[in-house]
Amino acid sequence: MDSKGLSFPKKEKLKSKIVFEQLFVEGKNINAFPIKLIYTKVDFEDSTTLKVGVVAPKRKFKSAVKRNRIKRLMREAYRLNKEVVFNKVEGNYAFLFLYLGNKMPNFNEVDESLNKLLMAFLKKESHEKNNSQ
RNA sequence: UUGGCAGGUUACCUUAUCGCUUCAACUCCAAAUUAUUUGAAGUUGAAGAGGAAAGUCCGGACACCAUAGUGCUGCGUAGCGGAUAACAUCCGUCCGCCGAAAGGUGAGGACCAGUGCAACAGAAAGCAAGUACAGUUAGGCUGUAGUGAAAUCAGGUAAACUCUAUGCGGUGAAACGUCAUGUAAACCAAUGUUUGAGGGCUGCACGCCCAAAUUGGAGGGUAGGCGGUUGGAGCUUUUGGGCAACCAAAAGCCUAGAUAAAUGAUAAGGCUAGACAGAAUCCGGCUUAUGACCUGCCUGAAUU
Repeated sequence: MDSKGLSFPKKEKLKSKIVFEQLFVEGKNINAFPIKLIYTKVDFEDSTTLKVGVVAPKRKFKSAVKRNRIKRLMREAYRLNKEVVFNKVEGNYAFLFLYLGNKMPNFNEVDESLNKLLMAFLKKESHEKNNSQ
């Protein structure tokens, strides 16, 4: 299992309904407006280390085209930034990116915000590991 | 030319880099088996949203619920003829209405079956009243006048009940089938019986089915995999039939198949500066949203 390139195959997508519910119940949050990251530690049946889901709420964006666009931007931004976290964390995680803004974003905004989130995630996790030791 | 009417076409493009989904070929690994299958990974190639994919408003296909059945009720449709798998759609045509015209538009069957309703005027538009004058002995009847579209005589009205003709069973891909996991008193098959209580099938009636127990089988919920699922009332061209909708024949073509849900991101350039908007079982329509372009027709008015 390598992280070579900037790929984002099907395996790394979050699909299970159970994991989604688990995320909303016991997930930890990090905010970097307009995106919010919810994550939790999970053991996957296959050997994937990270699985990622993406959400654009229907309440704020009525048009399916706009929701699609936001989700695509977030997926693309994750694909380009995944090196930040890949192979640098221990254990398996499920990520969920929630778009909280009210306006249509452009790619740079999403990219910047998502990068911040991943950095913050790394910091928090390593900090907690040190504390527990 | 402005304006009006009808119809059609199209849905930013090009290059580079990095990605996503499906399919095909090949390479390699694992398992079963003995030359094939299944699964994982990789490489190469091909394909990858719409005219409305939308609203879910009609009509079907398909699936299950008795084999989908009978009567009542209920709901839909409504000139006439045709097209179609079917329709509330489409085509032709008659009539009414709108328009100067091109053209548009119509809930256009029946008030000689019954019931109901009716502004103003009028005594009165029914279940109660009856003005004035004339004729007649009187009661009563008849005629005229007056109001009104219409006066014990009918007429108007069926986007009033109703009648006539005709059509309609219900649910809806989260249907349904199947696989693995596997703990019920729940399920299926066979045998089989009393009350017919109760339940199901449509609101009601009929009718039908289930329902004790025994034996055997293996299931249900929840989450998941596969099928259903994309080759079809399919598309293009030609010929023939028809005023047309459309039909027939021949030749060629394969054209999305996701499932927390694929078709994207960045950079550069171009122009007219890119509207409305994202497939979710599949078709035929209707309605609504919307950028650009093209063709034909109409002259009432204004200008030249």
